[in-house]
Amino acid sequence: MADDQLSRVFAALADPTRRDMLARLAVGDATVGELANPYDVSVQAVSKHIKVLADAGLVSQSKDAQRRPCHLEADVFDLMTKWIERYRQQAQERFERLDDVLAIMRGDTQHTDHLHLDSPHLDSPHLDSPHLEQGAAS
Amino acid sequence: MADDQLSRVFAALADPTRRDMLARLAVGDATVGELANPYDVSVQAVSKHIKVLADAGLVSQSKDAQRRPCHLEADVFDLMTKWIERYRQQAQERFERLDDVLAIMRGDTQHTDHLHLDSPHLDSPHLDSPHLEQGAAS
DNA sequence: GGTGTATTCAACCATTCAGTTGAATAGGGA
DNA sequence: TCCCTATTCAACTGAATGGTTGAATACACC
Repeated sequence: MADDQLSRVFAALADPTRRDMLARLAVGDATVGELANPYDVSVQAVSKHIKVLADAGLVSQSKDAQRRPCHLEADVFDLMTKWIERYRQQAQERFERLDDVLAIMRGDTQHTDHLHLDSPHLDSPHLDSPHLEQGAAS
Repeated sequence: MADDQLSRVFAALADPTRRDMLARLAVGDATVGELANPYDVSVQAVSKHIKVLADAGLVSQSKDAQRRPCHLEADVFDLMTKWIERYRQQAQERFERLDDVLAIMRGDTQHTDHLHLDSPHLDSPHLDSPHLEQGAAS
């Protein structure tokens, strides 16, 4: 299901338990045991969850004797935000174009210079996928 | 796996095909068939993908004869952005608190008034989950 | 009314996922 | 060295997921 970074990130965040553990880590670093404490699942299950988060780049683990303190990696959130922002922007542009159309229908003819309703004009880097899907992983 | 809105949203976005379809929809509304065209999977599979996106609230469908035009619902992106922003903020605060600690170690004693390193002080609404996990769906 | 098109429903299959238990590894302290 | 703690690895199980094919539904057009 998840091959690229973005897929792994979203898949990791799709689980409420993992999101909850991130919330805990946002407060401060914690060991696997500390993260497991509040839940009634096995430590092994929590360890797996952490592996998923780590594979997604959302969390990093260091070594302190037997302990493996987990640290939240905030950079990945930027990746997501950028991805999301693209859609918000495009949707916004679409609304503006719609406004233009409505303006024309109203008989108003100003600010209609960027009107390309039926020509997809996204100049983002086209990848292997049929539609665009920006390859944001660096 | 996914019970609440946020879980459904992230789970929906974990699939590259679905993200790609969103990219297409950001350009403009499209029918199921139009969305299915670029891929070599069956139309039924695409229909399922759309159902997942619709259940997550990322897409809405209207009726035009036999056609079911899909429309991107941009509001949900706000929900995600808000969720992400919380973590970025908390991480930021954490860095600031760390700065304070370093300042103290350095012998510098100014602007150390908000120093609560070992007491989790998040006054966000605590839900059923052991750690916080904000219930953002409205 | 009959035909073609667009979409969904239903049943099935292979893979992935979240959880379990039990064993293995690694390090601190008596 | 022996034991206790912390974590991961391995194998298993049940549920969810993404895909398939075939049938059903809904609508426009002739």
